[in-house]
Amino acid sequence: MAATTYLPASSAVSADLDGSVVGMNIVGGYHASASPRSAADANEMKYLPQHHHHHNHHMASSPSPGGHAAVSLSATNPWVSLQPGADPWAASMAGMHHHAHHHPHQDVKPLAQQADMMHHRQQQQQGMGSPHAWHAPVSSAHYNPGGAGSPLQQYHAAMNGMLAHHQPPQIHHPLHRDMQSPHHPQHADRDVSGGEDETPTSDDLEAFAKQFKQRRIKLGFTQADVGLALGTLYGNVFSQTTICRFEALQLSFKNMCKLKPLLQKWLEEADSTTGSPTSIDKIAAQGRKRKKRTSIEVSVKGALEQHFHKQPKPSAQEISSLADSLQLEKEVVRVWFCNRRQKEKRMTPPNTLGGEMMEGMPPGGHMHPNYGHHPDMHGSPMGQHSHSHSPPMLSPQGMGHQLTAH
DNA sequence: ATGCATGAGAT
DNA sequence: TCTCATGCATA
Repeated sequence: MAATTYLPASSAVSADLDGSVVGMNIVGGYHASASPRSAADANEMKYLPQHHHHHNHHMASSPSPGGHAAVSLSATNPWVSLQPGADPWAASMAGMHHHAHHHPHQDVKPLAQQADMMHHRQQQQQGMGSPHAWHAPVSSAHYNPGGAGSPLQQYHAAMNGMLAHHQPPQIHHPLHRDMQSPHHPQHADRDVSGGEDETPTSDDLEAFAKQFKQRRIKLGFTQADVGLALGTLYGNVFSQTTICRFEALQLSFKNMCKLKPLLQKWLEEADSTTGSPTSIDKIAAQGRKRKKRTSIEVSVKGALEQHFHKQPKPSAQEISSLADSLQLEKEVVRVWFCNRRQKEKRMTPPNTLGGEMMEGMPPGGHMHPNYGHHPDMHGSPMGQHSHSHSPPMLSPQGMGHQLTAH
């Protein structure tokens, strides 16, 4: 069985706010009963075709100013262990040359509330000018004196039925620059007076990501919290995954640029006004049934990798054959290759493995992350525009890395 | 933190 | 059909 079962969208979202398995998230004194947003309501409607319902719009839940409770969840995060000082990039970039390419086009598809009235129409290309229906900033600063507890927890508490509201101002996207250009700098002026609205460099992004993570943790927010908060603040909801990838710099340059202002603003809010209404909105899978993650056996993976090295982009028929050989669905195989290619692009290239491809490899020796640079070399994730040299931002991940026997 | 999956958009 | 962005589910 290739495990093609379909999940009912999982009904029980455990209170896994933290999500990190890297360690135990249990506080000594009081048990971390941080089961904030129980996305119960959303989960109920598993897979209903186009069942667009009311997208709840609640605004409330003020983060605890004093940073009192809340901390129960992330305060114990092992992340705090990984502190600045180890710059993975620097090391990686040291021996690598960047390959500036033009990435064709990417897009940003925020998980905005594609309400019944609008069908999200994302504009790709850099010529973006049409605003999605961004939500109005629900900035109603009510200060929360008592310090209810965790930053976001009872978001359900104050959900109003204000469904039909307008969306007035369109937030400007600070990034419509031609970052597609293979070369030539585009930011002749970096006005450091107040805030960098210009396109940041990978260096900036790296620094920001690092700081962001640190502050986030100090404030007692989890990655998931931030993602939800962003949704409330800008109308763009992001998942823990995305926030995680942002912090890890595993997104494309363009994407990083898009998220940065949002995260930056959130940080300001969370840090300054300890009473910003960080509410949440979650509009997750409401009408799509998601296939369960197919667990591909290690042996099969090995085979796939071998093929990948021979042909990163197998034809439909190749895929079919492969799928047949491995006894996997064609789709699974196809997706695997797609994901593999993506990984090659942003993540530090997976060690060339597969079986017998490299026989000259010493037992204890390993190659550098970006060891394998194939001729194909599509556009690098971040189209580095450079004025001096732009280091491709590849996943640092030089952190502790969980040792959960992966 | 990451593997597999979905989807819009470009080709 | 691939790419790219993003996320659910999971290790």
